Order: sequence, then C-alpha cells, then structure tokens
Amino acid sequence: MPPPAELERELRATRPRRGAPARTRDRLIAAAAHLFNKVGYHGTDSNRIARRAGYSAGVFYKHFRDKREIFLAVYERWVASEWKAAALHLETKAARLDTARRLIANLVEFHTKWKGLRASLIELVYTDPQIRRFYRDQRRRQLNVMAQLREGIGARRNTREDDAILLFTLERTGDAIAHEELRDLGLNRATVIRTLEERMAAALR
Amino acid sequence: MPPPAELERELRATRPRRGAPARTRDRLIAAAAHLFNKVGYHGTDSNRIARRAGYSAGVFYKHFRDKREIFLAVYERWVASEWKAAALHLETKAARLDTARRLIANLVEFHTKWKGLRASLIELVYTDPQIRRFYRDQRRRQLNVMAQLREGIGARRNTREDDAILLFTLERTGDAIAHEELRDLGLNRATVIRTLEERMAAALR
Amino acid sequence: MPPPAELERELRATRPRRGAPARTRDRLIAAAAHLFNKVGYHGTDSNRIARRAGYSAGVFYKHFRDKREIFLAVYERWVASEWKAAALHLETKAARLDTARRLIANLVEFHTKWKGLRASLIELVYTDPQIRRFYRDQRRRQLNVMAQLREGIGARRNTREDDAILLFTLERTGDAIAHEELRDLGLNRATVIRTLEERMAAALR
Amino acid sequence: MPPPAELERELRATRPRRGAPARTRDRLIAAAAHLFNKVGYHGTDSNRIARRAGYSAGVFYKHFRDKREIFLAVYERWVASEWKAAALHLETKAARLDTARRLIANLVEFHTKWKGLRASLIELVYTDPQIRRFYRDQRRRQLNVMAQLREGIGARRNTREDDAILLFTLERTGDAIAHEELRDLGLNRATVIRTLEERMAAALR
DNA sequence: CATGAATGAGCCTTCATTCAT
DNA sequence: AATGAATGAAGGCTCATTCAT
Repeated sequence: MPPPAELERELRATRPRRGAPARTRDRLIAAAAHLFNKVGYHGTDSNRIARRAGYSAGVFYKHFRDKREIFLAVYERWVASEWKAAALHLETKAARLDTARRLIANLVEFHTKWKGLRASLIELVYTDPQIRRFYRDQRRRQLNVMAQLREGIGARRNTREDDAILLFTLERTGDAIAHEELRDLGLNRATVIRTLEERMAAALR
Repeated sequence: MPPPAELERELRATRPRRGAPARTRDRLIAAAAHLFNKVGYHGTDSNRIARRAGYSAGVFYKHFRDKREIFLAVYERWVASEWKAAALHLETKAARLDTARRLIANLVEFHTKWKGLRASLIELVYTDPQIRRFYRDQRRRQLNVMAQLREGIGARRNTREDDAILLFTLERTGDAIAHEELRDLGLNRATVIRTLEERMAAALR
Repeated sequence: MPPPAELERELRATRPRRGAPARTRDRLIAAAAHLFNKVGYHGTDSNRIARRAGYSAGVFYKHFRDKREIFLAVYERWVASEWKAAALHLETKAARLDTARRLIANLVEFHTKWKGLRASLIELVYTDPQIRRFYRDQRRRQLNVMAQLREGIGARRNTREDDAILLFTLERTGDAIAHEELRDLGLNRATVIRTLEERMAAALR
Repeated sequence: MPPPAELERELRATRPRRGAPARTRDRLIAAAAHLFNKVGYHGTDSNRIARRAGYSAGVFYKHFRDKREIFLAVYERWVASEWKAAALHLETKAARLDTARRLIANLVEFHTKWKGLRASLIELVYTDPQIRRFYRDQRRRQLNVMAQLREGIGARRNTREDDAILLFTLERTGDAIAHEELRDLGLNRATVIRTLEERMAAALR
C-alpha cells in the first residue's frame, strides 16, 4: 500500500486542470529545484517531481527527456536568477567596497539557499557533457564581466587568471559558509566574509 | 559461474584462490577506488566492485556493510597517501618557494589522479554525516599543520581564517586544473599554477 | 521482457492492459493465495506472484509493502470466505446434527483446499505480531458465535473453555484429514468425521 | 565489517580442538535446536549454527547434507526426549488420574519449551517428505502405546480413531497453552488443563 | 578433522520510463 | 494536455554451500 496522504499533492488544488504547457514546465522545474536541493539529484525521482508539481507521473516526460534534462533547466534558472541579482548590485552606483559587500552577500545567500543543489552539481558537471558545457559557459561569462568592469573603471592591469582564481575562491568559500564548515572548524565567519569582500573590492579597482 | 565475457575477470588469475582477509579488503578498496574515480559513486555497484577485484558478489558484504562504507575506506586511504606525500615535501629542507612548488605539484597530481572521486565526494560530504566528519577532520588537521609551520619558522602573523581561505582556493583551483577547466576557459595553466605557488610560499613565510 | 517460456504468462492475455487498481490488487491476492498454498510462504517470491497474476515485478510493491502484507491480505480473504460459508450453514433451519454435518463438511473442505496455506500460517502466527493478532481475533469471534448459539437455543450450560478445546480439536483434526494423515495412520476417515460431527452437534445443544 | 564480538563464539573455548565426530555432531544439533526454536527454521542460517556450536562454517556440511537434515536430527532428538519423559510417567505406578496429570504436565512443558521449533515443524512436515514420514511414525507409535495401555489395564473398548482425535486435541491445545493463546482469549488455563487431564485419564481407563 | 574465505544463485526492492485511456 | 497503471532493467543483499589449505 502506498503511503496514504501525500503532502506533495497539496499543489494540485491550485493548478488549472489543463494549463498552458509553459506553465506546466515551470511548475515542474520549481518542484524539481526544491527536491534536488533538499534530497539531492540521486535522491529525487521523477514521479515525485511530477507529483509535487501537482501532476501525474507521465507529464514529466512530456516536458523533459529525462532527469538530466530537468536538472539542466533547474540549473539554468538558478544561474539566471543569480546573475540578475548580481547585475542589480553592479548597476547600482556605490562605492567599490559597498558593491563588493553586496556581491558577497548575494553569493552567500545563493550558496546557502542552493547548497543541496550545488552539492549535486559538481558530480553532474563531471558526468554530463551538456551540464559541463553550460557550467563552463557561465564561468566564461563571469570572467568577461570582470574584465569589462576593470576596463570600464579604467582599472589597473589584472590578469584573467587572477580573476579565475578569485572566482574559484569565492565559489568554494561560499560553499564552506553555506555548509557551516567554518563553524565546524572554529573559524570566524565575519572575518572570512570581510576578507572575501576586500578581495572582491580589489578586483573591482 | 559468472557471465561469459567479463573483462573484469583478468584479475582473478592473479589472485590466490584463498587469501588473507586483509588482502581481500585491500583489493576491494583498490577496485572501488578505481571505479568510483572512473564512473562516480552512483555509477558504481557493489557487485561490480567485487568482480573487478576478482571476487564474486558476496565477498563485498563480508568486508563492508554497504557502498557508503567502502567509499569512506577509499577516501581515507586516498587522504592518507596525499598526506604522506605532502609530509615528505615539508620535511625536505629547501627554499620556501621550492617547498611551495612541490606542494602545489603534489596537489595538482592528486586532484588530477582522483578527479572522479573528488567529484563524487562533495555530494557525499553533504549527504553522509560520517564522511562529512572525516572530511572536516582533514581540513582541521591541515589548518593545524599550517599554523605550526608558520610558528616553527617564526613566521609573520597570519590568521587561521586566511589559511582556510587559501586551502579553499587551492582545493577548488586544483580541481579546475584537474578537470581542464582552465583550458576550456582559455587560461594559462602555468600562470595559474605560479600564482598558487606564490600564495603557498607566502603562507609559509 | 520476461524470460522465454513462462507458464505463468497465460493470465496476461486475459488481463486488460490497464485495469483498476482494485482489480489488480485482487489478482495479486489470488495469485499469492495460489502460490502460498502450493509452495508455501517461504517458497514464494514477490516477483513470481506478480508474474503469475499477469504483471511485471514492480506492480507488487505498488500494492503491498512486502510479502508479509500480502499474506495477511490472503489470509483475511480466506477467513472471510470460510465465515461466509459457515454463516450460511448456521442460518439454514435444520436439525442440530444436520447443521453440524454441514459445518464439519465445510471445515474439511476449507482445510483441504487451503492446506498449504495453513501449513505456513502457524509459523507466521508465531513470527508476525500482526498476523497473530488477526488469528486470535478470529478465534475470539468463533468463541463468541458459539456462546451465542448455545444461548439462543436455550442450550445447556457449557464453558467457553470447552468451546475452545473443541475448536482446537476441529482445527487440528481438520488439518489431519486434509493432509491425509488419517490414511497414513490406517484410520477410518468416516469414523473420525462422524465423531467430529457428534461433538459439534453436542456443542450446539 | 562483520559485527565485532560474536557472542556465539563463547562455546569455542569449551570445545576440544579435534573432538570425536559424534561429539561435534551433538554440539551442532544442540546449537541448531536452540536457534530453530528461537528464530525459526527459516530464520536460522547454517553458518550461524556452526559458529554457535563453536565451529567454523564448513564443519556443518561434514555432518549434515543440508539444513533440512539437521532439522530432522533435532526433531528426532526432541521426540526421543519427550518419549523418555512420558515413558517414565507411564511406568511409575500411580492412580490413573495422577498419571494423566503427569503426562499433561509433560506435554505442556515440552510444548512450551519447544514452541518455536513446533511452529516451524508444521510447514516442514508439509514440505519435506522425510520429516513428514518421521512425524507420522511418531503418531503411529503413540497410537500403539495407547492401544497397549488400554489392553494392558483391561480397559474398556475404545477406538483407535478416538485415540487419534485425543492426540490431536492434546497437541493443538498444548500449543495454545504454550503460545499464551488462552490468555489472549481470556480463558482459564487451569480449567483447560484439568479438562485435558480428565480426557487423558478417561483414555487410560 | 577443521578452517573460513569464497562462491553465486536468487530474492527483494526501486525507479526511470512508457503508453493506453 | 493529462492520467496513472504498468513496465522491467538494475542493484542491493543474503545465505546455503564448496573447497583449498
């Protein structure tokens, strides 16, 4: 006997019986994002994604070829929203250090919110060519933005290699903060964040 | 009788029909390390580990409760060998920059050799409390060693937080090098490595 | 695709490709009843139950958590049908001895038809708390019916303990008849049955 | 990793390193009896029997073809000891009712002590021809003894069929007592036992 | 005789995926 | 467009049994 009351079903009431395909796709992605983040890619099954989105199992495969594909969609959406937030901070006129602070705050927020998803990401980047490609494209885009920023502000000479190392540092340290690694190591979170902010600000100079 | 054409069988010839348990365990760990590294944790199954080690399926469970447990054993072994190599470099009397070079070379070598394993690791650290604990313990140990080093050489004041950030940078950049991320991004590998060496050397000052 | 020559496949033709869940559950229970009765509880596996019912392996777990659970379902169904038959005999207006005869005939019929199932039952009653509970509930129900019967007919005083002993006698002797134990012991089946009928009739007095 | 400290190993110390085969066999049977009775036939594995007897796994198959065979040996031994006890009571000169009491006490004691074993027995009698044969042989032997007893004491005429029904009643009610079925049904144990004693005594008349 | 490592068949269970309705 | 019953391959794991030492 399947478990009686599926909490996942709650959404069903909200949903129109025959909605626009795009809306269905959206709901599926949202449900998948939640589940991937909560129980990991391998801990999530496609039936559950559909059910949580308020649909029956079959719907999933009308919109995605497989689990891999919806993961990519989730990842794309997540990246897009992170970029959007970052862009907002960059556009806002402010002192260099203030901008850096906002960007780091943004980083920490996103890494914290999506820590489960990020934990699955690395393996998939290694495993799946398509996800790898997308992942690298984002990095390239980040490097380009950084290069432009420095140019725009007439910044001092700095190599793309340095930028990359900074990005790696930010990414990995952001994860450490999200996963409470610092606390477990008896480190001061504020100090670490301040250091990241300074490096970020330095890169914007 | 095992299925007809098993490539994995090659090892069987080499192996004594009945060995010491410790030897069997060793072979299982070695086989698991290979497979985890090649096809990832989730792509590996216990039967295949046993078969690759030259045994039949049942043997696996005589030595390990489940896949998680053998992963931990693999990880422990890998970490131990990395530490051993690092310790060797640290003990060798040499100029600061030379020691740094060796340590970075060691890092790159290990991250390259075990890139598949590392790709699986992150998710497991997130998922599995025991693996997480071990992982954090290693980091703590690294930080302690760094603190001692600086003290020993009468080094300048540097915070444990800085050390942690450096370790995160090294780890993540080491992965990027291993996965050829730099090449895909059109970055110069030698430049990146030189930067890492300098930071390492600076931390030893 | 299931292995080539599966006799169990015969049912598949009969079955609609996609039926109501209740119907599927019914078929699974029927198949399980047959197999438990034929090869015993421990000789039956869930895949085979599904296959015999005309389904693939996975279906089983959509309806039952495990073998234990379907055994209970089988047992419940079997008990219900036996009660139904017994009730019919009790309701029919007839001389005491006639009613007794019918009840004994019913007993022998059921014990014969389900002798394999009953052989597994005892161990499960010992092993499984839920099955034990159900088993005892039936016995209690039987005792209650017997008490009512005697009361209804203004019968002579008889203790619940005597009733219980009678039920045990009937149960065990019913099994002996079903399993041809009497024949192996060189006993006269008709004589034994007549004795049971007389005791039954006496209890109804 | 196998569980560290196996309690079952305790016996090993006691045992001579190279004992007489008969002694080894004895120990295996005793260990098997204990385990069958505790966790049932299907819940016992042959390695564990050997380990509990203080031997390694392989020894088992030097003495028994398979689990079935050792079950039969256990069963034979148990029956023999029950007969021995019963014979003792029968030989003791005493009033009919006193002998009956002793026999019933003996029955209850044995059924209680071996209730787990008995729970497995029924299915095996159904499943295994050899065990079935032995089981029936015991019943035949019991019936013969009863016939002789009545003859010996110049007892009144009573059919072998009646004796059989009595034996079935005793057996099944003995199990009910052992399994605390009576208690669960709210019945008085003493009353039931008295009834059994009376019927036993009547059979001896 | 005894050891105990190793075997491998086979059951249990999950889940990505399909398809008739 | 949506349903959801059904599929079936693939692993996980156990345990009766063997055999080289």
